Amino acid sequence: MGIKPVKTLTLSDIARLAGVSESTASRALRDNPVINAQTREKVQQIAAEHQFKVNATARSLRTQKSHTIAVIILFDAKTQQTITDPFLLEILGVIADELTRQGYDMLLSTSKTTDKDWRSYYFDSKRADGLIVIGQGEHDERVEQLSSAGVPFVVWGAPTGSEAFAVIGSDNRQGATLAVSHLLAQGCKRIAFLGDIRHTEIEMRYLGYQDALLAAGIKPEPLLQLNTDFTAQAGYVQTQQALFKQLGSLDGIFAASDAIAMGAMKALLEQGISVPQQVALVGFDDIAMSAYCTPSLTTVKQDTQAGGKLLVAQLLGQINGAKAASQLLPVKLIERQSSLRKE
Amino acid sequence: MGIKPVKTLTLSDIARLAGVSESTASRALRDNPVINAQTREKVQQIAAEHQFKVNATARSLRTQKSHTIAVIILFDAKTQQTITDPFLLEILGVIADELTRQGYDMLLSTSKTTDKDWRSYYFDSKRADGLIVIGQGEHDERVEQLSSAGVPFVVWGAPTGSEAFAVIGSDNRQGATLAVSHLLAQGCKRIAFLGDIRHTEIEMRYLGYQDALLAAGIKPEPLLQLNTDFTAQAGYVQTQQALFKQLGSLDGIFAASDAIAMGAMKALLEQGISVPQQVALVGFDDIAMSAYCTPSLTTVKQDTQAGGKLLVAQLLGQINGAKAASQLLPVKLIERQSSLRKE
DNA sequence: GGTGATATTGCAATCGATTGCAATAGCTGA
DNA sequence: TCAGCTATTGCAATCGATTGCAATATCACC
Repeated sequence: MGIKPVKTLTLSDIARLAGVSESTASRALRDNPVINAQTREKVQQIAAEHQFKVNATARSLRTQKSHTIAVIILFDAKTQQTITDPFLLEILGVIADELTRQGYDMLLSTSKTTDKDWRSYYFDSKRADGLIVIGQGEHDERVEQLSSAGVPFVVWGAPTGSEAFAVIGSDNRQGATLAVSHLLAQGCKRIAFLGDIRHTEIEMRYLGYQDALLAAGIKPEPLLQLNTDFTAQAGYVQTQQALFKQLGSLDGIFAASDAIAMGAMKALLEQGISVPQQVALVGFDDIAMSAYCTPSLTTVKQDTQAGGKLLVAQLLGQINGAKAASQLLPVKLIERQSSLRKE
Repeated sequence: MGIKPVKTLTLSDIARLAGVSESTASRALRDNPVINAQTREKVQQIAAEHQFKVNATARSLRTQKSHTIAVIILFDAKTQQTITDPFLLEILGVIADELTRQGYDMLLSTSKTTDKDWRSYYFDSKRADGLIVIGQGEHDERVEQLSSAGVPFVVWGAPTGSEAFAVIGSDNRQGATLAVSHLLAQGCKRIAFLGDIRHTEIEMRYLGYQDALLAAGIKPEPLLQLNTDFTAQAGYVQTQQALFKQLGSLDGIFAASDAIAMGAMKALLEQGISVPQQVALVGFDDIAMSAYCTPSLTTVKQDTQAGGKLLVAQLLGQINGAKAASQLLPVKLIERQSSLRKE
């Protein structure tokens, strides 16, 4: 409906209107101190009057900086659906805010897009100055590839201390230990673990689960570890099956995410099993909904604010020449009704 | 850690390696039929060998197309937090997938960023070829501004049929009518409405709520409409207050979103009020978690798949010269436990 | 053999902003 | 009055790819 196609003004138009050269106009607009104060103000005023905006493309081409960060959300190969995990979305939001606060644009893409080669697509093509990779399982060959290509990038995942690139993530092992110790303290004897240990982060949570059991003198039973996708549905289905097989013997569940935990809770309640009395339940993430299910969900809170900011800070650091450094974030157990057995 | 800073190759490098001019190389890579087949293949092979990627910035500058769409997520002015509403995130995911499927990049930004002027920032600066605006309340002056500036853009909201730009959205009024009629059919007499009617979409839902009541010969009571933000917390707090004031008289709640509904459910159960027996509850959106709370939530399902795809299709259409056209999407009532009173 | 048509390829301008270096003007001090 | 400085400003190249138009080569047909 554009009856007013308003040909966008260019720097050269502004320069002409102000009666100066393009170079002077450019410097004036960028507050280059070498320019006379009066000239600068005149140029800036004229630019403002005409709503002049620097052409970001031309600037990028000349300066060789896009001032854009690509954020890539990884998926499970099989769960080919769109972003669903509330936790990932939460951290995505924090990153978005932080990037804009730092004056960067954010290019978002789902893993499907760029199946082939992120470096080519985002970096070589100069679409982005750096990459943030979010998602389960950084055992991705594409990440390794980035690493060896000298591209600035950061991964949200499980820092091991030995990786060649920067990984920011929660102390999953410690978090799991907190959760499981808490369940044990509530009197649980047989605790199931719902989560897919092929993802490094979940593997760490499983290790923490084992740590806690061993510390209590309990030998972990491999059969109690059930691979479960990051959805309420998967949690629901797995719990139903687990109940079918081991009804009566389970008295605790540690779910690798809150979504999984909510699915599990549904399955339990549906079978008339009381939570937390018969089976106590703990999740992981502390998504917004966790406080509002019934019973409310005990969970391990990940600090998304700190995480998102750190990812951005670390990446921008690299872009400015700092070297990659991983970091582990502390977590906190949030005790709610799903695990607290009143005495 | 980049020990291998691999200076990226340019088109001119490829041309030299292939022994042709830059123009020929460019045309060969773009499969321009005017180029001899052998030449084309040779150039393409050399480009592939060297992992050459066209510099997107240079191409954009020359072609005057960014092949990028900016997606702007609006916030409530007061709720200055990051994206939280699960529904918005879901539709965002669909848009992301669809854009990449169409070969477009997606620039994501939260409203805070660009508080000033979207047209300037995204369009005049040539960062994006078009805009998608998502969020409650398109009564935003910035939207009006876009409209009069001839920028290709689409809004997710409440199509009224009279707006000057393209709005894609669900049939909120019809959805609400379905929901409330259902509550009435379940025997509810006094139904509260939780939602902020200052948002156009919610206003439509409120109108639908009134429609259903009037159709049943019930006069809507203004006191039963409670402005509520899009969060579980707000739903919880408002419901607590409502209960405090009108305990015993309410027998139904229609919440303007599932998150609100879940908060409301929590408040009800906490007070020992049974759902759906004493108070029946219906939400809106059908987010993933709705099926997994207890009791599971009856809700009005919005077709996010269709919505996202339509937004993209409509926008790309505009970019290619088609004219803006709004569209209303049908919704569906999903009956679950929170409202079904068994006889 | 000559002429016009057709198939390929290359030259050079262009997109819009940035910046190294040169140029000019104005001023100071001897 | 003039060399020497400083403060400003402008010229022109550059970033990398695309494309209108011209140039050349090739071929067919009379």
